[in-house]
Amino acid sequence: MTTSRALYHTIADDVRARIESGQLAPGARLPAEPDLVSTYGVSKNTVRVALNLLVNEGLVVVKHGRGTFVRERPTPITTDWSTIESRAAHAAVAEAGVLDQWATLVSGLGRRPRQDVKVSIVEPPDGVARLLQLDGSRALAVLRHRIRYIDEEPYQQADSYVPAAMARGTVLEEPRDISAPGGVLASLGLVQVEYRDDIIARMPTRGEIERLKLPPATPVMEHTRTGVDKDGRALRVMVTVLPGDRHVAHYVVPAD
Amino acid sequence: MTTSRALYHTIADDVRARIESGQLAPGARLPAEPDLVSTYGVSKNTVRVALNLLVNEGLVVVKHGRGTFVRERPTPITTDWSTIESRAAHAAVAEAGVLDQWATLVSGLGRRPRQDVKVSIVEPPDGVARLLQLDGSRALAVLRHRIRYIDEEPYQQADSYVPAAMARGTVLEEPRDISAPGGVLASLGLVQVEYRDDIIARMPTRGEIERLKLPPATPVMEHTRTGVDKDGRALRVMVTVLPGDRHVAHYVVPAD
DNA sequence: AAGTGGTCTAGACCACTAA
DNA sequence: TAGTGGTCTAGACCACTTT
Repeated sequence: MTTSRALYHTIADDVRARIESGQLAPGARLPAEPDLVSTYGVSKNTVRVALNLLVNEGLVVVKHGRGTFVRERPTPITTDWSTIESRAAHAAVAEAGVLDQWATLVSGLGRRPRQDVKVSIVEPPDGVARLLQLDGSRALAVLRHRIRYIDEEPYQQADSYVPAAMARGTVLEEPRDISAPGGVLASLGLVQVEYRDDIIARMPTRGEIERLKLPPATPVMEHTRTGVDKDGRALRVMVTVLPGDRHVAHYVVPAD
Repeated sequence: MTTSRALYHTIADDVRARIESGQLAPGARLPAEPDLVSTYGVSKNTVRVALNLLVNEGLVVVKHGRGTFVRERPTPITTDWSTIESRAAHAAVAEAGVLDQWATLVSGLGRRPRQDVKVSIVEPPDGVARLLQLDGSRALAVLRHRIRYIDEEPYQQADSYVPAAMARGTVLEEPRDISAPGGVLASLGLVQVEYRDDIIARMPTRGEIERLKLPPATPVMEHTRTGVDKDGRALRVMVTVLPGDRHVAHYVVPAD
């Protein structure tokens, strides 16, 4: 049917068209609510419902007391997951005598890295326990929870889990920046020969929205990397939560 | 501060807690709007604002005339992108004399695959043109646009682009199900030796919401695979849009 | 102080679904 | 028909930002 749609749909369509055509460029301020009220001859609530639609499509952001703006897209950063934790990369980092592969990478780009690290012993969530092949429902893991910042802007959250039995008495239990756990594990004779990565897209939890300062309608990529040894035993699981508007996950795959 | 938050936040928090605790299980119906109005002693609008929050967090879905329900999560399907288009897989498909790798895979799971294919000659979008190294702003590509269904439910959208010059006069220009373009290209002496994959998470466009029948607050993974030959020349780009609630992208990566 | 968005009400009327 | 959600109004008052 071409019966006229709801008023707020009409308004939203109208504004959306102006955004997509570029007439309202990223960063531009939309007409104020009272303006929209008078241009469309509707009540304030109706205008707000329309704007709410656009907010939840990720097209605009509202700033209390300042106005409603066309959302700006940050330049995303690409991570090559097929080489980022290669032995070559580990070796290079070790040789440079630095502490963390990620921090080194970011510094190299002329940006300022920082990470908050919290270490705890936990019962891992179901999915992680399954990947670590921890059967006992009470089997424990060392969780290294990190929030990473670039130029003081929250950038990603990375949680690495290592079975408690493996980590006992190592630097993995210390709450400070360390080289990738893979390197530490290797020094214990636990060598990862393969990574198994799972990637999903989902809406963030409320905690993630807060910790990563996510704008509304920003989905996240959840990247789960399981490192296994030559016998297929899982040594470690790393769950990285990447804000969708700032990240590209890259893989190079041989075609045969 | 513990200053009391907005009423609708209180209501949303309350209902959210009941969902996360499992007291309201997936599929369960929430109290009707008039019920919430009386339990919380607020106006209908306020209740609706609260529910709207939960809808946009992806926690509940509203069905007009029927009620508001805790959202159910479909069992996701895992795709191993590090082997799905291997030469071995291509060979197996060719030997079986079937038409499409994806359809074969799905049939093997006892599900019913279907795909709508539309072929056209287009100026590829900027990102794709860049990946295909098509400098001329008017360089054309053959676009094979497919919507794939499993058991008649929309499942993913896959757009493959091949430079028009390469596809001229081949089955790639025909609007029907064919073996993966890689196989066809190979028969022309264009051999992909490497895939370069980029993955992002984003909110769907309105077209995608419609074509893939996406529930509100469902993000998508956009998976872009570029196939290159031994000289690093891009032969083909495939952009797959995967609803976030139904897909897991999987990669196996050697650790050295 | 002026301008912007945020919260809330009370009520009217419409549209869809199920019994 | 009864019950559910959907759209819309007119107006009050609050909170944040800028000048």
